[in-house]
Amino acid sequence: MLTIGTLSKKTGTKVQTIRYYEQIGLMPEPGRSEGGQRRYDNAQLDRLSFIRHSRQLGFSLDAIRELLDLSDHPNRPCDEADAIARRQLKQVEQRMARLKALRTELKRMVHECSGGRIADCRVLEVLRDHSECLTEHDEIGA
Amino acid sequence: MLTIGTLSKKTGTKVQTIRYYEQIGLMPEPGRSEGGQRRYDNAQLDRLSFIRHSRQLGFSLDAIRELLDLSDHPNRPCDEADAIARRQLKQVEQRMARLKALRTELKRMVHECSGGRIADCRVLEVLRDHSECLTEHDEIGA
DNA sequence: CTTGAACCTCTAGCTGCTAGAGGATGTATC
DNA sequence: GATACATCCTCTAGCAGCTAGAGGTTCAAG
Repeated sequence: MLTIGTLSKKTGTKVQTIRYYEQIGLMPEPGRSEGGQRRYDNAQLDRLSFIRHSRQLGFSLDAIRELLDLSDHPNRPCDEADAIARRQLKQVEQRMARLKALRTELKRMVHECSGGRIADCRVLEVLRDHSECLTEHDEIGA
Repeated sequence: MLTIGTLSKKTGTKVQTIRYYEQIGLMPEPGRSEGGQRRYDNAQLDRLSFIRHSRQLGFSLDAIRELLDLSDHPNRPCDEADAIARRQLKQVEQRMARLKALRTELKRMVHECSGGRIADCRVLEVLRDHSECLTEHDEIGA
C-alpha cells in the first residue's frame, strides 16, 4: 500500500497533480486509510507511470484517456492506438517545422544587430515590419 | 479612424484579443466615438502589428512589454533588446532539441506497430515502459 | 426610420497544472 | 499516553494567453 507521497516520488509527479488526475477521472479513486488518506496499489502506480510517460511524449490528457481506454481492451485491433500516435507524431513534426522557421528569423535578427542605439536596432526593426522576414512563421497557437 | 473590427482584420487579431491586450495594458486605451465605441489611429495599428509579429516569433507578452518599452526610448543602447532576442532564440533551440528526441521516439513506436491486437501493440508497450526508450525526452513543461 | 452588422461590458471557460490556507492524520520517540 | 512533526486532507484561486457567449447598444446604409 502506497501513500500519495510515495507515488509522487516514484513517478516524479507532484502530489497535487495526482489529485488533479483523480479529479478529472484520469486516475481512479483509490482506497483510503481509516483516517481518510489515499492508499494506492501497484496497478495504480503503473497507470500513473503510463500517464506520465505519455505526457513526456507530448500526448494531451484527452489522447491519454483514449490510450488508457484502449489498453483496457487487449483484444481489440490496435489501429486506434496507432492512429493516435501517428497524429502525435504529425503534430510534433509540424511544430518542429515552425520552430525551424522561427529560429532562422531570430538568428538573422540577432546577427544583424550591431549593438548601437535602440533607434537603429535591427531586432526592433524586424519586429516592426513583418515584410522583412524571409521565412513564413506562424508560431501562435503552436 | 479605425474601428476595432478593421484593426482586427488588418492585423489578423481577434477583436476579443485586442480588448484583452488593452485590459492588461499592452495596448493603450484608445479614443472613443460619441456612442462609446473604440477608435484607433495608425500608431496603434503599428503597435498591434508589432505585438502580433512578436507573438508569432514566440515572444511572451512580458517580453513584448519590455520590447515595446525599449522602442519608446530610441536613444538608449540596444543591448537589452538584443538580450531578449537571444534569450528567445535559446528557448527556441531548446524546444527544438526536445522535439527532436520526441520525434525519434514516436517514429520508433509507430514503425514497430505491426497492426495486430492491442495486447501486442508496441505503441502502448513503449508508453508503459520508459526503459524501452532509446532517447531522453522530457517534453512536459516545454 | 428601420434593419442588421458590428460594437459594448461582463463573466466564465479552455489546458494542465501549481500554490496556499487552514486543518486532520500517521508515525516515531519519550 | 503525550508530544512533535512530516505528511496528508479539502477547498479555492491563480498562471498564460486567449476564446466564447449572454444580453444589450450603436452605427451606417437604404
